[in-house]
Amino acid sequence: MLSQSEENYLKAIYALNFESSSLVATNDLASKLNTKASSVTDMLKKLADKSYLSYQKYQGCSLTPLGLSTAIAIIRKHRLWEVFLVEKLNFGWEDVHVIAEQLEHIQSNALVDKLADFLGNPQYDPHGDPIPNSNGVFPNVNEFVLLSEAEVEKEYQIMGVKDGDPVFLKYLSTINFALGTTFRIATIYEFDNSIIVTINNSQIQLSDQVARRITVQSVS
Amino acid sequence: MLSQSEENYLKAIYALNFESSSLVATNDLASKLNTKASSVTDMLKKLADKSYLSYQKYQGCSLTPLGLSTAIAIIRKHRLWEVFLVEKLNFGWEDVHVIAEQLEHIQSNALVDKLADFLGNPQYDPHGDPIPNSNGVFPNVNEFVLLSEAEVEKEYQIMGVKDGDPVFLKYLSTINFALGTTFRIATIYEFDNSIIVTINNSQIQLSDQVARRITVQSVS
DNA sequence: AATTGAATTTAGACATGTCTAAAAATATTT
DNA sequence: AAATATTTTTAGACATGTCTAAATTCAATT
Repeated sequence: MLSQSEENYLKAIYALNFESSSLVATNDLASKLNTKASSVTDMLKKLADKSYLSYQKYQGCSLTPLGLSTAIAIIRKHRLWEVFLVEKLNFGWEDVHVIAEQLEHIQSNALVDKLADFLGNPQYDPHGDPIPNSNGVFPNVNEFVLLSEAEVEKEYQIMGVKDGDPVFLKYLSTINFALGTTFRIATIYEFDNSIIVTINNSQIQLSDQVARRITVQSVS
Repeated sequence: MLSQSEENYLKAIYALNFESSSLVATNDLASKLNTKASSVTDMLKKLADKSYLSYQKYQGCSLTPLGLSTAIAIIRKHRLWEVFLVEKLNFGWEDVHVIAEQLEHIQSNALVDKLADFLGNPQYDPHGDPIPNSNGVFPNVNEFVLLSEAEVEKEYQIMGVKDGDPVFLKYLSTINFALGTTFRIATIYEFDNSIIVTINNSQIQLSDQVARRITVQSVS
């Protein structure tokens, strides 16, 4: 079982890795945790010994699968308690973080699961952050939307198609529509919902029937 | 602010004092807390320094008013969380103690008060133990009852009289009826509700008019 | 009242998690 | 590429809360 301090390190490493998605630096951890670099070094050694993270001297650290799932479990607890505090106890959303920082260290799997059920298994906390399920899977935060629902003058990226009809896929490739392609919606014709998109300065017209079969994601 | 360990000591001292209502012995604390007597001595010194208890070497300890109110606040939290776990999360009452032992150390006055409101300010926890209010006052568990309502063959203790008429009080003292006196109800005559009580092997007969003016408490 | 026995305290040690100050490794600049 | 600056680690210290073993005090018994 991990101490509160160890759990806080895992959480901080997760958060920093989420931001930069590279190895987490000792100094960054120290400032995040309001502690000193030497303390961080000590703890990294210990957590590496316990297989929660991989750590190379002077190079930084990253979570192992064990460390990752542990960190996610803590985040799940934190966010569920925040929902409880706001929705059931009528706390203001700005007051709950400090209390949830304590509650997230309570050890009981049964408690977390029953709390989630009691709250109706919410997918987001009061700050809008996603709540992973008991298997550590986050809800899909990607705002995938049908191209037919997209808004004019915004940029989108192609994320998928609704079916695998070869004729349809062939058509898409002839107009240079591939997974990951980004484009801009230039015009939407109200009368038949056909749209004109701009890809690399060339314009392509798409019928509503085509647009309904393509999922895209807003690129901000 | 107290550590979890310090809080556990205060709670244990409160519980042991509740049982024996004399000074709490070092060894008793050690076995209650599953620790060693020497550890207890160290902690008692520290808590005495912080004014949570009075402690005389070799004599044992007792809570100061500060220590008492702190202990009661912890008990309040523990019992409120037990209510929450059983009534809201559907835990079995036998599973909640271990979890409540952790939750009782969460620091936030607002949390306790809002939790109590959310639960409808319950007066008893799932084990039937009384829950003190936010001022540390326990609900009245004393089952005070009029002597005229008492049951035959049970033991009672005298807790008060309903009025202060000197003639009546004089009468009570002549029959050795004083505050705190314990006795047994030997007989109840149905026809006029007069009763016969046994005090130290002597029998006394009391009219219903007398019995209606005396409050007693069942002694188990 | 002296001796035995139990309870309690002291002394010294250890693990955890932190710190400061100095040393070592890595990055950056010229 | 050498010098400087930054980051990171090591070494040694400290506070907390615990322990064992020895010493002390209190209680009980003869």
